[in-house]
Amino acid sequence: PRSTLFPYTTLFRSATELFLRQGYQATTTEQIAAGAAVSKQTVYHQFGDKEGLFREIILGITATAENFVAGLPQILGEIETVEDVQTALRALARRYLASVVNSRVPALRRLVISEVSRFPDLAAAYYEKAPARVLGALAEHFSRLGRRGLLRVDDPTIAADDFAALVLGRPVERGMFNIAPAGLDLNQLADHAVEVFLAAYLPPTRPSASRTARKQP
Amino acid sequence: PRSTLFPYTTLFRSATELFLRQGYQATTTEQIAAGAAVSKQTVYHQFGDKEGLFREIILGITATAENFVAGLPQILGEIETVEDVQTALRALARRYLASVVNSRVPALRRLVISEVSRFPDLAAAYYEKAPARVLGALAEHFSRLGRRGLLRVDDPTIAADDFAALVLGRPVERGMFNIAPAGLDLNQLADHAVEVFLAAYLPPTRPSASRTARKQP
DNA sequence: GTCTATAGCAGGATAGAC
DNA sequence: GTCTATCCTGCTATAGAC
Repeated sequence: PRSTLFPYTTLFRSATELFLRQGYQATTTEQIAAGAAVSKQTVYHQFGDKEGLFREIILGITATAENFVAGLPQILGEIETVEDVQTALRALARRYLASVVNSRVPALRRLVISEVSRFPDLAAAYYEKAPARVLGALAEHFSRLGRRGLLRVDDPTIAADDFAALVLGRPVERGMFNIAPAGLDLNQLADHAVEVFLAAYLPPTRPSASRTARKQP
Repeated sequence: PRSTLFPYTTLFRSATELFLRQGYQATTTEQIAAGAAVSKQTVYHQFGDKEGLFREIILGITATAENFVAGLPQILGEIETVEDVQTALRALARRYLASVVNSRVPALRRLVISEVSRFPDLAAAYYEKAPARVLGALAEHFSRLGRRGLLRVDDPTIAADDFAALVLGRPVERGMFNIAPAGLDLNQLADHAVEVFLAAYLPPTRPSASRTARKQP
């Protein structure tokens, strides 16, 4: 019925907010109920118990990863020449970095990581559904670019790992400890990551790639 | 006096073990006391309260970072030619990766990250004392290599970030979610990271080192 | 300065009315 | 199927003897 759907989504939102901000243990069912303006009993009716609610939330929030993967073909589909590769990868890196940093992803990562010992299966499921999903999609596209001779790719999985590490590395690391972002702006970081990546993965046959290996402040 | 020192270190060990395995909240003062074979009251006598004990532990465990930094001069001090750079960086990367993965560092990182919202200052202090300390030391050495013409380094801080991201990226990411390590062995990963790093950071004047897809500015 | 015992309370989960 | 009221466990921290 319709009336039962409303407290469900309201509670879902309330719990998500609180879990992300305070963590699993520090969030009480009473806080969750209050945030949804219902009673505790309703929480237990809708989700069984606190753990069930938590599991539904963690596995339900993968929109960021899905959106990113869905947008990949549009960004990487129009590459025709080696020159396009740099342009496309910059757009990709900028989008990748922005989607991971400017979202609830850092808090979500902290939340999942902090409950690894209590819910190891959840952590694994989340990893497969979000970070690994993106890495797999990246590898697939890199592999395609490699077959077309636009990128020098031996192992597309490793190439995707390198790309992700270079693009996300520093900001995500600092985000995990909640350190204020450094001076460099995100787009500069993304462009630099692409530069380093292409130094290793651009095919050597076409030395026409014009730009220098460094960027200016 | 001597007799007061003993329960202190025993408790410290017990608490460290439990915090790393279970997290802050899930670890009770009673477990800590039991692990040290003393009573709860002794815990409070020695450390004031649970939070004080936790803080002492987090700020006290930086041995891994200190050891690594202390070992840097020995690894990077004997570079004389560009050819040596690859050898030295491989040794460095292998050591770096091994020290971070084969230790309590992953659990410690999870522990600190999971308490970011409760103890934001502690997270910042840990970050400065361990990961940032290592990055700073790396940057310093890279800068020196750059001045000697052995590495093409504009911004040593960025170079250190790239190096760390390439070397640690995938294993640390997976370690955070407690995912079983992939097939590749750690030394292979480290060597590959050095390869990618050098493709971007090796000076172009001596094209003798394998392949370089970059040109000089 | 370490023990036993306990205060005090918070929080997950349930009972039963409506 | 949502509410109010309550149970009960388990935890931090303290009291007081020795």
